[in-house]
Amino acid sequence: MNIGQRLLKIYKRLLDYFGTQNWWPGETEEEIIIGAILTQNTNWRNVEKAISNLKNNGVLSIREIDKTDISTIAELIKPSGYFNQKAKKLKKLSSFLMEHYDGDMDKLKSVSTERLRSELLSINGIGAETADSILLYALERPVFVVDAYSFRLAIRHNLIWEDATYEELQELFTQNLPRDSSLYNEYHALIVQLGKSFCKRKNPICSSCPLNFDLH
DNA sequence: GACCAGGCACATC
DNA sequence: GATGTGCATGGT
Repeated sequence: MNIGQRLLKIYKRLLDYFGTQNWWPGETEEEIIIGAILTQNTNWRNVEKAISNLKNNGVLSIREIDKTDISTIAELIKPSGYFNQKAKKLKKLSSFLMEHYDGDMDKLKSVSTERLRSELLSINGIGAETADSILLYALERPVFVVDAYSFRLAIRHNLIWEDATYEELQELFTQNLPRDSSLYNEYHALIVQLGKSFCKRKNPICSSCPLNFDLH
């Protein structure tokens, strides 16, 4: 089996086991973008509380965040942790999008993936995973999102070397799978679900893992 | 009480 | 360049 076949085999096994994940769990592009910041190193359940607070106060949009005082944002997103840092990140991102795209998601959509990615990465507080999450889940670009779980999966299945970089692992997926945003969407979501369910740091190899047949 | 969660920037060596 | 640290709430 080549790498692409192995990746598809893993994908199908995860899909059979967990079913479709229907990511991203957000209703609008702006909610997805905001959620991508809030979920940094944070359990999604805590993020939901923060998003709910923003929504109930009418601040769940780029334009409103740009207008709202940073201390108010920080207070509303408190449940998601790192609230001072994330409030600053949300303000930076929002002011960038207002200044360059008038906060208009349709204008964002007309820009090339490469240019958008480098623009997002230039914003303080947005790293590779957050930028790629926005590109894939808010803008449906065929960009594979790598995260801590992807590393665990790839290393434990000997798909990549231990000290691989983000971009190297990303290339492993994108160069061996069809260029398909729907596939990348579902695959990343399934990897996260696998990680949450089985692939904890403390149990590197879990006997009940759905991939633990001939893939470990 | 320890450990973890859908990261990132920055300091220091 | 690689290694370490602060950020912070809430669930298990």
